[in-house]
Amino acid sequence: MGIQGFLPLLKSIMVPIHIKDLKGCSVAVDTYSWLHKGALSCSTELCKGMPTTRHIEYCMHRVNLLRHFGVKPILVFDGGLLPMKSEQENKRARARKDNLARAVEHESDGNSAAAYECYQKAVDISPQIACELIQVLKQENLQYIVAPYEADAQMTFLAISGQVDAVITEDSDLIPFGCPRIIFKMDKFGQGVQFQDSMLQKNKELSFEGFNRQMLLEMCILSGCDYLQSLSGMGLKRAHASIKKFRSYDKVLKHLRYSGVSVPPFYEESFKKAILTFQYQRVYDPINENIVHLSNISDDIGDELDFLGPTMPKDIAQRIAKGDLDPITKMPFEVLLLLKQKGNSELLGCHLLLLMKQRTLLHIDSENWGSVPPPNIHIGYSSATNNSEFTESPCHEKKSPEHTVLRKPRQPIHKPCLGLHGHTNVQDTAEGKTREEATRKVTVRSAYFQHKQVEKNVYGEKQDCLSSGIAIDERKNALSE
DNA sequence: ATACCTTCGTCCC
DNA sequence: CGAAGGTAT
Repeated sequence: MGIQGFLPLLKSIMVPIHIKDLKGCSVAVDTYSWLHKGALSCSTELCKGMPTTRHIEYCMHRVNLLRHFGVKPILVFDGGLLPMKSEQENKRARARKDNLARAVEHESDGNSAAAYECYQKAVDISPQIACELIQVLKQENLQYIVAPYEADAQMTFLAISGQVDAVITEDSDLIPFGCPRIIFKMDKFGQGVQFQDSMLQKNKELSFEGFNRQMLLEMCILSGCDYLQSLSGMGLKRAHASIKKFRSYDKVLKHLRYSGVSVPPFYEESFKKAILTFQYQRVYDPINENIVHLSNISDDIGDELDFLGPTMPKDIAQRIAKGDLDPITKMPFEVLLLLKQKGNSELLGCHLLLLMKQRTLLHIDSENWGSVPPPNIHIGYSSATNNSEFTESPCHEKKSPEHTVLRKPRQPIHKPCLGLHGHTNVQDTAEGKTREEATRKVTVRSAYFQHKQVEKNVYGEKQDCLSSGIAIDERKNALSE
């Protein structure tokens, strides 16, 4: 839910800014919001698993806008599900499902306008969609990171650790996370408004005089956030007034109870967890190539942190960050694509065997890793790939062989890989799985904007199945051993 | 005055 | 998701 109505109350310290003012800077980009906006124009196609690249083009347009003005973007993607948000996620998934059902119904009634509207509300920015964009980013030598959990925490980490100068997002949650410099509402011309931490003292609508970071955070949680519903009647204004008066949440809760407000016992417990989730969420540090906490964790907090989600082996974290593994299922995207394309259980059985085999080879089971909801099948093939995508500066054109391979689909093995399927599993979504969008093609092409005119050719040449083509090759070899 | 609920636009042509 | 407007307290 973000922080309800926070941004309007910070108007006095929000300053207009244009991307060109950030020339020479690097910025972290909340890719979700761009993908989501871009997906609106082609939501019907996306929901049905039909081929489209409009959402990718939308993102690349903005990425190129940044590059045009000399700003170096690092695209950040959402990763795994945070236990604290699971009920919200379920709610949203259900809403999407309902809208999809409604859209299908409207469509069969011939009401295409209503259907379109529902499709827009049914689009899900799945890891597979992110993966499609990542294929393009790889080709363009653009930096990106898939967060182990939330992109918000990941972007804040990059900002605080000085790896980026600012963050571009639409989500006010970055403020309680403690992100020092945020650009909201960036439009297609590069115009937006800037929030700076250091300006808070000068805010007019709400006075933050005497507030420290902790108080700001507690105020935000008190008013209701993704991790904890607010007490009824508690919004931003009351939360602000309460924290201003009592300076800490426990005193506020004590006062509320004293005044006869019933504060459920779990509320206080959840509040602590919410604070810790904002402060110590797991993020990926591209410099050390490993999972760390958003801020350094002191030993006296060290007790149960399971609500931050399971930790993971270093190599898994690296593969997730690179976009090789689905951050939720921990399955390689290539394998997922293949399974969806073939959609036949005999192959699936073979691959599960393969997965198990590789899994044991990598000794990555056991430990904290065994208790996650989805079956934790994580494999790694071609173990030592280059992890350098995001730690290095621009010049590594020559050293990514797989990228060049991607452009040459030597194997015309499976042309029936786009179109034609996907319609069958519209009802499949009842299972609430990560289903049909995997059947969509992954369009990979280089020089995204300079060569826009060759778009039709690209489509015609069926370059769409290349990455899965590679996957199939590798599978074949591995299986025939 | 405040909080909460609903609706609408986001995209593109 | 945020913005905006209506409404209940």
